[in-house]
Amino acid sequence: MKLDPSFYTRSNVVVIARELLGKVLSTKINGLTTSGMIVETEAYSEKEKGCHAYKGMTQRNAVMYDDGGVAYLYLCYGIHQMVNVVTNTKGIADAVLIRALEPMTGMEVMMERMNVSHVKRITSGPGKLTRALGIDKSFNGKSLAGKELWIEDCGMKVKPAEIIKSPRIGIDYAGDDALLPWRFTLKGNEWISKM
DNA sequence: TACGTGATCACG
DNA sequence: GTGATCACGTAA
Repeated sequence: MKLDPSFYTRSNVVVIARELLGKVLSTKINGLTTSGMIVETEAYSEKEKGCHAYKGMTQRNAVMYDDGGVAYLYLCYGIHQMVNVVTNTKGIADAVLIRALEPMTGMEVMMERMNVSHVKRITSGPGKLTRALGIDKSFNGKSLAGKELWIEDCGMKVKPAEIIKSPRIGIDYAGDDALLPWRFTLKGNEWISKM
């Protein structure tokens, strides 16, 4: 079942980042369906220095100010597409970065997109999972309850004891805010990034 | 540990 | 216009 818009428009982005663990991100592109369970997320709030919207709206981050429930795409290092889940209500720029998936559907399609002949670690990082699922900047601002891109609850129950929180990756420039424990991973999962 | 890669942003 | 920077991935 696709997540209801009310899941995304809540005000606490950290709670939403935690609750996205165990949910399933899917795409259907040219008739090809690929999906994976979310096993790693990071929360970003406009009030802290790690966030792209910390200094206000720009052309790039404008969709972060939309109502929760749309995708925010961002190209990093000229190569890697990153996908974020926009949260909170219109005018407030909070988002959750999806950092890793455990593959579920469309293994062959994902392997071909990654140009590998094995399933191992094809979605274990924010840049890799977008490539495996075929997500690029054309999805910027698109609904997460759409026909080409969506997140659903497949009934996977995640217990609090299975969730690890840690500082976010790669945001040293954020100073003290880099220490916030806003990264969430599933304990013991083989698909989280940087293993 | 090093560096490719190109959009983006904050300057003028 | 221009230069520094960057929510990574891979090779070594």
